[in-house]
Amino acid sequence: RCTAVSFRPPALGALGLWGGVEQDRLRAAVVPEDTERWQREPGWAGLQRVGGVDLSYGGGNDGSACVSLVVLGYPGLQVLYEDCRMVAVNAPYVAGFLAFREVPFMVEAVERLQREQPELRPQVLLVDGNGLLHQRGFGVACHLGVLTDLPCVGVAKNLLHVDGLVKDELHKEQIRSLQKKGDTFPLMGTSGAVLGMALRGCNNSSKPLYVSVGHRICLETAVHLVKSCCKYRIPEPIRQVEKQGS
DNA sequence: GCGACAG
DNA sequence: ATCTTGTCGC
Repeated sequence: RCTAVSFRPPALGALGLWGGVEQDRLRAAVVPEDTERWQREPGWAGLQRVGGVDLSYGGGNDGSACVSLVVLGYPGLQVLYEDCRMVAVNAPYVAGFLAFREVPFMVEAVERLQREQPELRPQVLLVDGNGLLHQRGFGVACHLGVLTDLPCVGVAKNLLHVDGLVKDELHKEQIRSLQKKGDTFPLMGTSGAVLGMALRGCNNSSKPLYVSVGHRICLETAVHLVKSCCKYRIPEPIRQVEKQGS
């Protein structure tokens, strides 16, 4: 069995080696707690813009993809900004190293927005994928958060098997226990640490979201934020950005 | 030994 | 992620 530290992607020695080292190095910069003023204000009165970033792939064979960035007003969730452009992806997708494939382009998109329309800079970003819920505790949401210094939340649509977390019968039973929107259960690894939270984002779908801390936000705030962004199963910033990509 | 494991 | 039709239900 692979342990978190000794895990290496097969047939990708280079990425697994220096990629893992790079993640371990950057991980020290993650701030897994609330650091923003709005996070402390009642009703998040100071929160006005929530962003979403995503990459979508067309053909599937070539390395062409589309990076999309959207900014929604909060709490109205109306679209304030949307950007989408083609890029050439080079790194392959390997579970545990998604950031090396997608984050560079996300950073570009965020920097372009901050340069061209700084007044629309998102106060927090919802990212497809995980944050601390990761083989080395440094998923895409942490990676993007550290590189942009923006609060980030990881929102995965599927469970990443790590630290003993698996989609077994017990897990499915826990999912069945999520009866209504907002219901959650902690994702505790073998190590005893709570790596994230399974969240039922809406009443119509029983399939949960896997929320984890990316950067500059605590898990509880992250879960409440994601819940408040859900009109359907997929939180609006991510739903809009995926729509933008296709 | 094979397969599994975000997008 | 993406390939893909219809179908069941509110």
